[in-house]
Amino acid sequence: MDDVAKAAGVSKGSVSKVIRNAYGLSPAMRKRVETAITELGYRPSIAARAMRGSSFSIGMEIPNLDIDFFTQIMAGATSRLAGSGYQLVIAPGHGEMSGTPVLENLADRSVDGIIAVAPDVSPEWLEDLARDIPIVLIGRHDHSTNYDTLTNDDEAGAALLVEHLLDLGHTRIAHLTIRMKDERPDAIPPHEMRLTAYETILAREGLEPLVVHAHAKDDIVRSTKALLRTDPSVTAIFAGNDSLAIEALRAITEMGMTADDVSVVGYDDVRIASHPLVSLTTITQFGDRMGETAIDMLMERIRGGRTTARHEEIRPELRVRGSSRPVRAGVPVSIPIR
Amino acid sequence: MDDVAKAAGVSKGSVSKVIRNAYGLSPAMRKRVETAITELGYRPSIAARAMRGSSFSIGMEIPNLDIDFFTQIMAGATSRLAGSGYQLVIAPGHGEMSGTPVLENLADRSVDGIIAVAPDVSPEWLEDLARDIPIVLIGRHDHSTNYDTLTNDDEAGAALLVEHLLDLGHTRIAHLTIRMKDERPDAIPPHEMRLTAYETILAREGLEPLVVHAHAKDDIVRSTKALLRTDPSVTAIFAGNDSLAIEALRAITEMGMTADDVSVVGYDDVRIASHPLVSLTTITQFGDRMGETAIDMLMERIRGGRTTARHEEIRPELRVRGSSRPVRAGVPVSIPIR
DNA sequence: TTGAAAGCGATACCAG
DNA sequence: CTGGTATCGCTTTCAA
Repeated sequence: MDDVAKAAGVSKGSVSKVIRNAYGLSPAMRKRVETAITELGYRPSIAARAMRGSSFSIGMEIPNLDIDFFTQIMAGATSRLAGSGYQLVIAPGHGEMSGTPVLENLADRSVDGIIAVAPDVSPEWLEDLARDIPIVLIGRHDHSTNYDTLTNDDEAGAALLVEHLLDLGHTRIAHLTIRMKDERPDAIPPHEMRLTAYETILAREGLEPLVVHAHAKDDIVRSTKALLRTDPSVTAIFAGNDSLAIEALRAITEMGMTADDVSVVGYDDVRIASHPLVSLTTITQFGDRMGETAIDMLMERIRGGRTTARHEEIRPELRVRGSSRPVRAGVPVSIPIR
Repeated sequence: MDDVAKAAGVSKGSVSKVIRNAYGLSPAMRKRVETAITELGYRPSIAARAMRGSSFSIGMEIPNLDIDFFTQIMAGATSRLAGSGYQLVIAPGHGEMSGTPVLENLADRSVDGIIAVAPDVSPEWLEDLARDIPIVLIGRHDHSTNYDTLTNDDEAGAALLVEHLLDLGHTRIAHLTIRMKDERPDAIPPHEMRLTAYETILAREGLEPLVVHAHAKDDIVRSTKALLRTDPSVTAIFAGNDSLAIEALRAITEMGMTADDVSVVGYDDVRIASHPLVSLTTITQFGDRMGETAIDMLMERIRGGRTTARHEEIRPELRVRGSSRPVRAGVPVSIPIR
């Protein structure tokens, strides 16, 4: 930057103003500086800028790279940010190294804002972090006064799915969900709401709930198979998200069954769900749009100066596909023909 | 950091040495400083560190978020980096904003090293960048003296696929690939090698090649349908990667056909490829292991001080699944029964 | 082994 | 409107 200032015959301060588009400098000067910049091929050091002002980067934390839904959010955020001068910086977690430490890392990196998918982080801790840096939390239903949240109505979404299955005549509907990391009634994660909605509706219909908690990835297939073997009366599985649903479909297919035997529905509408070979009935919460909106909300704080929390909720929509079918009449699975 | 120094009653310099594990300081002092650090909950600013020393972050550039294979590389790199003190920072491109500008952005961010999937960036430009910062280029077969490359033997992989199809009796094999961005014979991207291998083998067998270049995403399905309608003698499609292959499968399924009518093979072995509902025959180049290896290669330069280029090649393996089947004997598609 | 002081590359305030 | 200067938080000589 010194070089540029010298080449243009001006002070560093003025150069700084030019690259920041700051207020108060003559067009002549701006022109001179800009020529010097392009001639020298000068690029400001983001690290140095970050120390004083802003780093022009938005951090995005995700728990892992196994869930395709996150990719959609990433894509939405990326496209929204394209050409804005800001760069999206994705910090994926891995195993134990996720949640809090990754968020800390982003904060240490002095990003200008954070989009977080952090179902397990404590609200108090986030409140603290959010005092220093704008945060949009995706998926969680706790309402902080410091950080923004962007959710979909998980209760409504789950209801759409369960009622869809009921409409198809299913009465023995299992719910496949992930294990909860901690007892944390304050950070209301999406899976909890879906589970609750499931239980509520089944209770209302006088049906017995059947919940399977999966842990690791292999566990999903194993658990599903165990479920179907133990209780052949199950004719439908409501999976807590599409990744779980796709593993459930794997289990069912490997057992030689099809959607005619067991219906499966998921949540998120990941890309492969609409593929004709998979054709998964699911709920879309418009992941890409969520990514875009999260960026917008962040920018309102960063550039617009908003300071009060915003809590946005997207209305989920049902996508009926081939993986959910009417319950087979007359021929219970447990009594094979012949 | 000043606070820590004061609290421990030492100089900033010594604190700096402690957090860097530097050589030459008494255990007593280290202890004192460490207590002060934990007591104050001090975290060094990465931005400030980046300005003088290293930023403890590895940048990864990918052209877009649509290709699942990239996710595998990301996952491998992430797991390799977990607990190392370094953080992976993913900078996805989007449309025109990809390649060069994204790499520049990472460089401006003074990351300590870059993993790049950049099929279209000019070798000269990369040479320049690589003079300042360690780079591992994934997938490209040009051999620079400045940057490292990590590839698989695309020629061998493509050969495995085409010969597999020939073994199944296919003689009319089309190749579905992406459009090339530029005439750039120097930056030898993977798709080009796969295409060449395909053409070579077909020529050797005295068969006529049939190459379809797809552009946008919708285009893939459309092009595939057009291909199969125009030339019903095609019984097999070799797609340049799994994402293309999966779209080809979509087209085929939507046309009411199955693998019995048209075999499809892909490249990369993305996660969904092994799903029983998709069951895509493909080549694995061990994307996760590639991510890990890329990190290792980078670390050799960053910590180990290696300065000469390394060019690593992974041996691809065939994964035969249900999407490739023997050519149907006797009943040409063009002459329906009855 | 430790401390003091000089940068690194920007921003921001305050005179001129 | 422009230039000088302190400053941000850390690393890195260089003496002591």
